[in-house]
Order: sequence, then C-alpha cells, then structure tokens
Amino acid sequence: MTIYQKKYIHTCFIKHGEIMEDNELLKVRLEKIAALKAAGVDLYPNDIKPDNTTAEIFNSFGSADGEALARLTEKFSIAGRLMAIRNFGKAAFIKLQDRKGQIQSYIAKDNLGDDAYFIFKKLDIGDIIYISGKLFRTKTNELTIEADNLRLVSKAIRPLPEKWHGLTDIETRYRQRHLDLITNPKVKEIFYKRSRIIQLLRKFMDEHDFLEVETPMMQPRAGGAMARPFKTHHNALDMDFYLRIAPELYLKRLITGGLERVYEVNRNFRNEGVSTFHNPEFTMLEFYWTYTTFEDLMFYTENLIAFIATDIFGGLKFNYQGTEIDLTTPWRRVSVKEALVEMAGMPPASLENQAQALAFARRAGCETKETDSLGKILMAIFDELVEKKLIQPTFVTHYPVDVSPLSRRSVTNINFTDRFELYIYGKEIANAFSELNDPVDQRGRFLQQLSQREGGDDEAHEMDEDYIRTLEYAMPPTAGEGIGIDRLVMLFTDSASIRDVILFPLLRTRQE
RNA sequence: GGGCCGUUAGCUCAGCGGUAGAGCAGCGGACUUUUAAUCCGUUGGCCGCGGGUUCAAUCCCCGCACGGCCCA
Repeated sequence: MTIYQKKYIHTCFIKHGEIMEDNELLKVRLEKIAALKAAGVDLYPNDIKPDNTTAEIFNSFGSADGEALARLTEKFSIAGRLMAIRNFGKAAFIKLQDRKGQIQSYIAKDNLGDDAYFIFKKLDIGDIIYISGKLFRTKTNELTIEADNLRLVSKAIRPLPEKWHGLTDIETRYRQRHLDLITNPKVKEIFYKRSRIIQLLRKFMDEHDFLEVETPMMQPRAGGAMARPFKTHHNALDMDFYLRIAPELYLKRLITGGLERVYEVNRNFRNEGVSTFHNPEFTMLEFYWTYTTFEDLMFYTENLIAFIATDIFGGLKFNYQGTEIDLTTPWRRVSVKEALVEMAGMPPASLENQAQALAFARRAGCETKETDSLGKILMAIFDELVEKKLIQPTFVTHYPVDVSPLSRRSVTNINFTDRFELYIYGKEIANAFSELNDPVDQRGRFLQQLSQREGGDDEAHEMDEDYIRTLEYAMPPTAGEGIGIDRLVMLFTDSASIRDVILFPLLRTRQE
C-alpha cells in the first residue's frame, strides 16, 4: 500500500441503500446530509444564479463608508465556497470565496428566518452556498453582506485542509490541484497570470499579422528537435505514432504552402527526466516568419518579451528568486565560441580542434565520447560551464552545424549556423534560427544525423524524406523560433519549479 | 540513473527504544459585529509498506513505494 492509497483510502460506499463510512469526519457530514434531506433540502440544486462576484462588490463599494452603504437599497447575491465560520450564539460571520476572491457575510437567525438558519447550522467549511442581502460595514469596518437569504448550492462530504497553514504538502498540491486552488490564493494568481501571458503572446503575434494554426501532435516520425519521443499506437490503422517533440517541420510545410507567417501555441512531449525545469509535456510558442533572419528575430524577441513584462510588471525589471532581472533592451549578444573563451576559459585554438576540445571537456568533467563531433563537444562544455552564468537576458548565437540540423549555415563560417538561443537566469528560454531551405543540404544534414544515430545517439534527428520533398518545392527564406512558455511563466511569476506553473504536472501514479 | 532529505490524526507539525502529542478542523456547551474570534469540555492514529535486530520498534538496521532538493 502506498502513501497515495493510504491518504485517500477513505471512501463512502452504499450498503443496503444506506451510506456507510469508516472515517469519522465524513460520517458526521453524512449525518448532516441525512438531516438536510429529511427536511426536504435539495443538496445539489441547479437553479442558482448569483447576480454578483466578490470582485464586483469590492470594485464598486470597496471604499464606500457605512453611511453610504446604509442609503443603498440594492441587494447583492453571490455564490461561493464557505471558507470560514465564526459563530456567535444565534449569529455568525462567514467567509465566502468565489473565483475572484473572498467576502464576509453576517448571518443572524433573526435576519434569515428559521428554515434558512436550520440549513446554515448544518453547513460545513467547504460547502458551496448562495447568499443574498444588503451591504454594510461592521464595527471593524469590514465590507459585509447581511444575509437575508441563504441556500445550499453543493454539499461537501470531505473536509478542506486547515485554514491557517493551508495545504502545503507538495505532492497533495499537485495530485489534488483543486484543493491547492481552493486553499492557496497565490496558486490561482499564478494561473491567471499564465493565461494573461498567453493572451499577450497571441495578441502580439496577431498584431504582426501571424496566422495561428494547429499541426499534428501525433506524428509518424518525431522530428524538429533533438529528443526522444513517446510512442503510441493507432488501432484502426494498425500504425505506430509518436507524440510530437516539436511542431517545426509541419509549420515549415505551411510556410512552403505560402502562409508566410504562422504560429502555434501548443504542447510538445519529450521522453526525458523530470526536474524543476523540465516537464515531459510542455507548452511552446513556435512561429515562422518569411523574409526575416535570426537577427530580425532577436529584435522581435526583445520586443515580444518586453511587451509582456511591461503588461505584467509595468516595467522591464523584475525579481526572480532573489535576483533582479533587467529586460532593458538591447540584450547582450555573444557567439557560442566567444562565450566558451570568455566564460569557460577555453583557448581559442581548441575551438577548432576536436582532440583539444575533447581534452578540455574531459578536464571540465563533461561526459563526452571519443567519437563525438567537435560541435557536440563544444556544446557539452557550454552546458557545463557557460549556461549557468547567463543570468541577465543573453542571446547566444552561431551554434555548430552538427547540433543544428535544421538551421541555415552562416555565410562567414559554414561549420556554424545562423541560430540563437535566449538565456535568462541560466535557462534556455527560446531557440531560433534562419531556416535551412536548401533541400540538398538538408538531406546531407539528415544523413549526418543518421550516422550519429547509428553511433548510439538516440536523440539525433531522423531522416524525413517527406519533409525534404517539401523543401524541393522551394521554401522561401524564413526564420523561426520556439519560446518555452512554461519557463517564461516561471520567470514572470517568480516560481522556482516548472510544476508550479503547470496545473497538472506529470507524476507517477501507482496504486498497488 | 546517483546522492541527500521527507512520509506520524482530515490539515499543519512535535516526539524518537518502554505500545503516541499539540494547534487547527470536527463534535457538545456558552456567546447576535467577529477577523486564525474567545472560553469550557471532547472524539479521532495499521506513526507510508515489507522484513530484520531487541524482552520491547513510530524511533535502530535493510529493502520497497511515493514525493522533494541537488547532481548526471
């Protein structure tokens, strides 16, 4: 029996038409339900229409004083979850929570009448109720609804976590996100902000005349990135499919088709480990823009992220995990090679020499194979020694060609590509490049990847003849970019773990 | 995959060889303007699971499960 089972093992079951329960807290609630039913109270009515939200009331009357409220004849009604009860004999103060916040209500037997008061006395924290009444201010000046009506909206059988500390057990927070959302207001804020960020992304893309599209998440070949895919099976076709690791190759088919500016906000799936910065399914904004280059996209990226930051923070500086991040443009640009010399201390000569680079990598403690290509070794050193130093926003440019099978070669050095990655707080936020549109070169790149794959690299890109055929119809010069939404949201919500910005992060489920 | 840490009442946590404690929630009582309301009383535990050591294990040892952090 696992902890997961143990914690949630209490279930009510029906025996001989009677609800049975072994947990006392649940038993007590079931007894209240029986009493309510006996009194003819509908436990789960479907005709509740609250006129207001807590936010509306606070927006309109948050600053109104008691005298102004007393002159109001208007009544207000809200529905929400009962979060606190403070009893005083035949009266009580309660806290109600709806999607926007909480408001207090004053319950008095004299105002409610016997029937509604009977229902009130059978309520538990966690129940959803409806109240209506006039607004007033208490002695301590809190805006409060004086309830003249109360209805049960939906009865809770299970108790909520404790009111003061809330729910802090991380595992339960992720597994039972509903409890997390009910109990921890900051969690709700994060997901409102996440939604806002995605809205802003779409707005920015739409304003630049991009078309939002949707491409397959089930693909016969998993291309467009270097990663291991998840495999699945279609029964009727009796065919294996992969969950996509990137939408890239499909979006470029659309570019070839003449759409010229396309973007997609959607999920990618990579069969890799889980960490505070990796969830196997994650959300990307990926876009392709004809007649631009990776350099144009650096400016565009600065503007896009600054646009979001300005909306969220009202400025370009913000705090992430105790570090001030300054998004003031222009952001630093440094090539991979420059970064390796400056931040990893590599001698410039070893940048061009596989054996020297390998020796340096070994000394730095990087895991590398004798057969690894120079580019792969350079990136291993980069990941080990440079990445973590890129705290302020930095575009790292010109990646080696052998780790960039879909990128256009640089005119000045054909062993490197017109590509950049954006780093903030030591983490990759975006990856972009001028797209390779030469089908002959593309075939050669795939062949090179294939030989790496045969050498045991199961993250090397697969051969994709169908994609090459697409390029053979001529794809216009285009630059494309992927931006990791989850990581962006982490930065903008000061979240330490990617699981805090994904509603249902991947967790192991095992019950027996 | 490796290292470290955690798992005790519905929730938040103490305890640590002598068969379990607090606060909140719950239940009973007092209280018709409280703010974690207060006061009195009280119920509630396969101490994650399985082995071992011991007269005796929540506690020590081993394994497993799940989770967290760090590393790869």
